[in-house]
Parts: sequence; C-alpha cells; structure tokens
Amino acid sequence: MVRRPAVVTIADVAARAGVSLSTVSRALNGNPTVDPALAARVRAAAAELDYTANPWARSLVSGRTQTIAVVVPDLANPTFQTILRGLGRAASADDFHVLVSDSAESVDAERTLATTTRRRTDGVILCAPRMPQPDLDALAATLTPLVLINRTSPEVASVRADYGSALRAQLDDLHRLGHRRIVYLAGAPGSASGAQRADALDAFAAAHPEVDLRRLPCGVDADAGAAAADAVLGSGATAALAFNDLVAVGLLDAIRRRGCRVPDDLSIVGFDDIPFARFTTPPLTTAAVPAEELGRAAWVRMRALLAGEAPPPSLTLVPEPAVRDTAGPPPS
Amino acid sequence: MVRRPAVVTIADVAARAGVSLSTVSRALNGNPTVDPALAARVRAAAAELDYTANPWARSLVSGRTQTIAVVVPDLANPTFQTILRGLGRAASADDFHVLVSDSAESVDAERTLATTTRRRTDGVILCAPRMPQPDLDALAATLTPLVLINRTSPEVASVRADYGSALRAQLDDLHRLGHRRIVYLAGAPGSASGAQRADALDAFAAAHPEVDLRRLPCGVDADAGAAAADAVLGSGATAALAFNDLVAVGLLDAIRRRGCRVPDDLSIVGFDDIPFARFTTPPLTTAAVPAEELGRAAWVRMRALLAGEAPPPSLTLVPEPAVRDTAGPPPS
DNA sequence: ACGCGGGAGGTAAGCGTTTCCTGACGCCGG
DNA sequence: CCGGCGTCAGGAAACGCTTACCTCCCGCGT
Repeated sequence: MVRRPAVVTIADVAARAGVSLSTVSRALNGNPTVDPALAARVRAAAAELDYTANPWARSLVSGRTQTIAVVVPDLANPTFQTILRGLGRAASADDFHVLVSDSAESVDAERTLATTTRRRTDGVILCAPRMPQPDLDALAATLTPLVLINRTSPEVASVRADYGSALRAQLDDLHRLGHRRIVYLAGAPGSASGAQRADALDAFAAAHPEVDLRRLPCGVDADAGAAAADAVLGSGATAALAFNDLVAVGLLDAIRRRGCRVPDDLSIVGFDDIPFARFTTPPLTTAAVPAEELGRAAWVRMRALLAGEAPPPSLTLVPEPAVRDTAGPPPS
Repeated sequence: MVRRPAVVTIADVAARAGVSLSTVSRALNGNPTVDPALAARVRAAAAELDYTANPWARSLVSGRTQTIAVVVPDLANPTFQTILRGLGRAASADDFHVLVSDSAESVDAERTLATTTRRRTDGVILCAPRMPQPDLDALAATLTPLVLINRTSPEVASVRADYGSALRAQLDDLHRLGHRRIVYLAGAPGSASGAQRADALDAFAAAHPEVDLRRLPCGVDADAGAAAADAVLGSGATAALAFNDLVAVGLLDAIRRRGCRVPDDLSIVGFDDIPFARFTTPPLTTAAVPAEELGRAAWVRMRALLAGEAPPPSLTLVPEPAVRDTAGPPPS
C-alpha cells in the first residue's frame, strides 16, 4: 500500500514458471497432487528468484507461525539461561523460532507477557515460579497450547524438577554427616519450589525432632546470600542449605571473608548446580537440576501439542546430588 | 479456512460499536480524524470484547511486526546472556518483542539465522564474533535494518567494546607491576575481538622489547582455560592474560589445584567481568565489559533505524579495569 | 439562498498466502 | 465408440487488517 518493497512474491514465481499461484503454493509445500516435473520447474523458478514465502501472509491464512513464546522471570539467572538454551536449540532443530520475554520477576508481567506473546506465536512455555496457584490455573485455562516449567496445573503439560525430594536427600546427607543445627535460606516467598521445599523441611523436622532446623528469610541472588551471612553465623548452625547456588555462592564468599572455614566450621549446600558451582572455593556441594534437559523436554511437549498429539506425560526430574567440597562433618 | 477459532475480529467490534471497520481501525490506532466520542465508544466495545488486532494481518498490511531478531553465538556465555538481557528489557520497554537464536558458534548458522529471522521481524541485531569480515560485509549489504554487536561494517550501525585498549591497559598494569614474562591465552582463532587484541599485543611487544610476551592457543570456555594450565605453568610466565573470564576461571582453578598460588606465583587477568568474577578465589582481576549497556545501546540504534531516523553514531565503550586480587607483583 | 470547503466516516482495494471448487483432459471400461 | 471417472492445474475466495479514496453533511461566506 504505502510501501512497495522489491520483494519477490509467489506471483513472480508463478509467472516465471508459467503456472498459477495455487500450483506454486502446492509445489512448494510438497503437495503430492502436483506433477513431479512441474513441481521441479516451480522449485527451480523459486530458487532462481530466491523466493521465500512471506511468513505473515502464510500465518494469516494457516494460523501457524513456527514460533513459540518463552516467558522466564529473569534472564540473569543461570538456571533460566540454561533452560532457555536447551529449549531454543531443541526448537531450532525442529525449525521453530523462539520469542523470549523476561518478566523481570513480576507476576503481573508474566501474565500479560504470556497472553500477548501467545497471540503472535503458536504456543507458550511459561516459567512463573512465583505466580499464585489460582492465578496460574486461571491463566492456563485461557492459554493453549501451554507448557509449564517447574509448575503444574490440572490438564496442563509440564516439566519440573523435584525440589522436595532433592532437598530431602540433602537434609539426610547433612544429618548423616552429623549436623544437628541446620539453617535453610528460603528464597522469595510465594515461590512454588519454595513450597515444595517447605514441605520437605516440615517432614524432615517431624522425623528428626532432635535436629534444630531453622528457616531464614532470604532473597534469590548472591547479594541476598551474602547479606544472610551474619544471620547464619549468629544462628549457631553447623550447616546451611541455600535456596539456590547464587545464594550459596554469595553466602560462601561472605562467610569465608569473615574468616570462617568451609566446610570445617560450616557446611554449605547449594541448589541448581550452575556452571560456576565447580569453581567456588571450595567447590560447591549442590543438587544438579538438569536445566538444559528441562528445556528440551518442555519443547518436546510443546511440539506434541502443536502436532495435535497427546504430549508425553508430565515430567518430574529429580536433581542428582552434586557432591563436592562445601559439606562435611560438623565441627566437633 | 480450515480453522474457525472463536476469536473476535475487528468486524465484531465494528458491529458492536455500530460503526465501520475503518473507523474501528482508525479509532484504535489513535488516528485523530475520528471523533473523540466515537473513538471512546469504539474503545469501549473493543474492551468489552477483549479485542486485540491479529498481529499477522496487521503485519501483512503494514509490513511491521514489533519484533526484532537477535542472533548470538552461544546462550551459555554469560556475556551474551547479559547483552540479551539488556537488549530484551530495553526493547520490551518500547513494546517490542525479541526473537532469539543461538547460532551454536557456527558462522554458517549465523548467516542463515540472520537472513531467515529477518523475514519475520523488523530488523536484526547480530553478534557474530567469528564471521570473516568479507562475509560480514556481504551479509550486511543484504540485511537492513541491522545493528552489529562487537563488529563493525561500513555504513552499519554498531556498538562494541574496545577490546584493544582494554587489553593495552591490562598489559600496562602488568608491566607496571613488574611482569616481564607474560602469556596471552588466545580465544578461538578468527574472532574479531581476538584481532583487536592481537594488534594491542603487537603494539605492546614493539614498545617493550624487554618483555617476553607469548601467545598460547586456547578455547573460549572454562575447560579450555583449565586445559591450558600446564602450558601456562610450563612457559615460565609470571602473568597470564585470559581471552575471557571463563578461560580465566578455568585456568585459575586448575592452577590452584596444582598448588600454585595466585597472585603470588602467577598473576591472572580475565576479560568481561562476568557476574562470577567477584566470587572466585581470589576474586578475579578483569576488565569490565558493559554488556548490559551494550545490549541497551544496540536497541536504541535499532529503534532509531526502525523509526527511519539516523541512528546514534556507532558506540565504542572501553571496558573499565575491575581490579581485584588475582594480579600482583611477580614472584621475586 | 446557494455554493463551496472541509471534516468525519464508509467503501473497497489491496497485503501474500493457502485451499476449496471447478473444469479440462485423458484413460479405461462397457 | 462413447461415457464416466480420476488426475492435475487454474480461478477465486478467504484470512483480518490498514488506508486511499470517496461520499456525505454541515457550516460558512457571499
């Protein structure tokens, strides 16, 4: 209308091949009702003209975009980065594109981003750790296809890590090592994985009344971990379980700066196994959340949904312990 | 055609507001020729129906998508993650969406991804550190609007960090500290920032013939840094300059495992200032590449280009030294 | 009182595809 | 030898929107 770009359309290909528009479309889409020789001629013409179908026109009529939306809380978090990477590479292998949005940890943004990006894609993969369950359920009802990461909702495909049982294993390990005063650095309140862990904590506390198990409010990043150092030291705990590796790293650093030895004076256990967990001093004991695998699995489910198939059942991966050197017996 | 989704179209809004399609379109697009009262009625109708314009139809006619493509070599690299984050948040603030592609460090993939994603977006922001300059120039000629990150090409908007002068500063610092045997861990061959640094290295070598300056081939990640440890130790150098922080972290860890003290026995200097550089032992001395700022600046240029304006001039940010504890005087 | 200008809203023409429907042609069977 | 059917290609509608163009109406000036 206003713009007249020198872009080649299906009509140009049709003209060059001496056939109709519909034949070009059929030939290029591999429709078997077109004569092989003709199809070859069309393909040749398309190749000479360097033609590619206009994706918007195609989407308008077909209702497909070959694009999915991914909403994550924060692109600065190594775990989400890894999930995104696994997801992106898997989707890309299937010729799908990825529209990513960073909700900046805001539940509101998660909701609106999910809905608005859904309009321009074929489906959304949502990672919304802190959205209240009723809100999530309500949102899920309006959003399809949808794959949830680290959350579940009835009838919705999802992939998640089992934070509860991994934490349980960590607690057992610490207990076995002899720790009886343990502090847990809770992440942001309202997080779904936080709730799973609270349950695990409760169960452990019930099973081991002899253990002094405290919870300390804390954020989700390294600064929060560092800020919690004095409280951890003040609690008299012999072991600290961090909400995630970021917190653990911050705590570990702050603790060591205060002259406290890890694990001799205090054991520290992280969660996630971010790439840098190997490189702290001492190397961080943590639980390895298979984030890349989570991303891939999310894509597999989305792909099935898009194909109109029943997606594989919801996946729950239990994080493997990554035993390194920040956890040891309590000081005697 | 085949799908008949119960989705509300502009016609529904028109019917409900009792006006024509064009009036709805005009009212919703803020066209001032529509009577304010009428416009309000239309907006009310749209709101009641929860109407949003179909983005594909809109794109088809307007040629705009409100989406830009970003191509990065590897989503696992903290620097690209940070660039993406800054870019994404800035674009999002202007109501633009971001389509990301991870080229898996492949130059071929970079090229094809850039072209194919361009077709479904309004412009591409390309981060292709290893694409040969002629290829880049050729690609740039076919791709517009385009913003380059850490690369330049004639007539193309770009933002970059000045790797050369930052490296020069690092070399000077090391020299001032007294180092006379310095080893540089080169990253992947063919990288543009590598070339800038090679120049800086040459200049330094010329200016300081008394310094034994060696280059060691190396990769770009922590494993590569670790793998280079023996070669570094074997070289007799008193200081090592790493291609990036990932390499520095791997090297630092491997060196210390070998019982070598940093910086007493060997100084190590990184590059990028990834978030974890603060948390190594000892904290890593490095050069702070303002990645998030680079991402934001790239978006600002793209936005100008999309608006048909002249983009701000190409930006060259010089990384600030982040002096921490891995560099000191050479052993006496 | 009539004509004219300007502003507001309607009509319709696309945008580039896909796909349904129809028509032509050739082949086979009766 | 003719009719019917199957195959393949073309015509045209539809997808949902923006916008150029046109019409209509109102108000003003002469």
